[in-house]
Amino acid sequence: MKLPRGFYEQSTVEVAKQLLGNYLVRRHPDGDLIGRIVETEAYVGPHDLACHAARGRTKRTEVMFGPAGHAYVYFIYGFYHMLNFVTEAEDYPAAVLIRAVEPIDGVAAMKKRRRSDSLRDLASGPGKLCQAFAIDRSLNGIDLCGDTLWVAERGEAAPKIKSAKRVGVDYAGRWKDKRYRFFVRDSAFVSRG
DNA sequence: CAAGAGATCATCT
DNA sequence: GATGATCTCTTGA
Repeated sequence: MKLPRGFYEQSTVEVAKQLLGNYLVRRHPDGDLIGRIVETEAYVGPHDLACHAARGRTKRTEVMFGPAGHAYVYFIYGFYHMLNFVTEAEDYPAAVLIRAVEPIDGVAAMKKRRRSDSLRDLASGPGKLCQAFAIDRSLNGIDLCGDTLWVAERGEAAPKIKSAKRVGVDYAGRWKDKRYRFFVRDSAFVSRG
């Protein structure tokens, strides 16, 4: 049911693709929140100029250098949090950004946090998703094999997926055009096309 | 609809 | 002191 650590130890691109269609589960005092993962991006290691770890091991990127299967949560633009899953071997800094989910359970609480009634607007973007799921830096470094935040394995077959360039990484030189963004082909809940 | 600006702060130079 | 793995609102057609 719960994806094991071994899942996250695979190559980052594999993890990013295979996460699609699985269920993000957040245990929260006000009720469990569940969403079907429909969009991800891979940040593949120290050479990837779009990856924060390309600038070395710092306080912020420390978690990415740790073992796979932990959450990397950071704060950006003064407003938003981003949720990532650490992948691959220890000391190899890579992660998958969770960009969008389809709300499945705990929808009322998500609407309240997002101050929106539109189902499609609750978690169709990395910042929105963190707001809807009450994810902030207090979850940075948390073990995805624990009982606060984890991914439940889908029961059905893998969805059809498409790839595209990553968003918001124009500064990343030749890495900016890599097709490291993956999303469920027919989902209405992705952040863009 | 598309494009642009503004919001606001942790992190690194 | 600059900037960013974003979102929302406003503007102008």
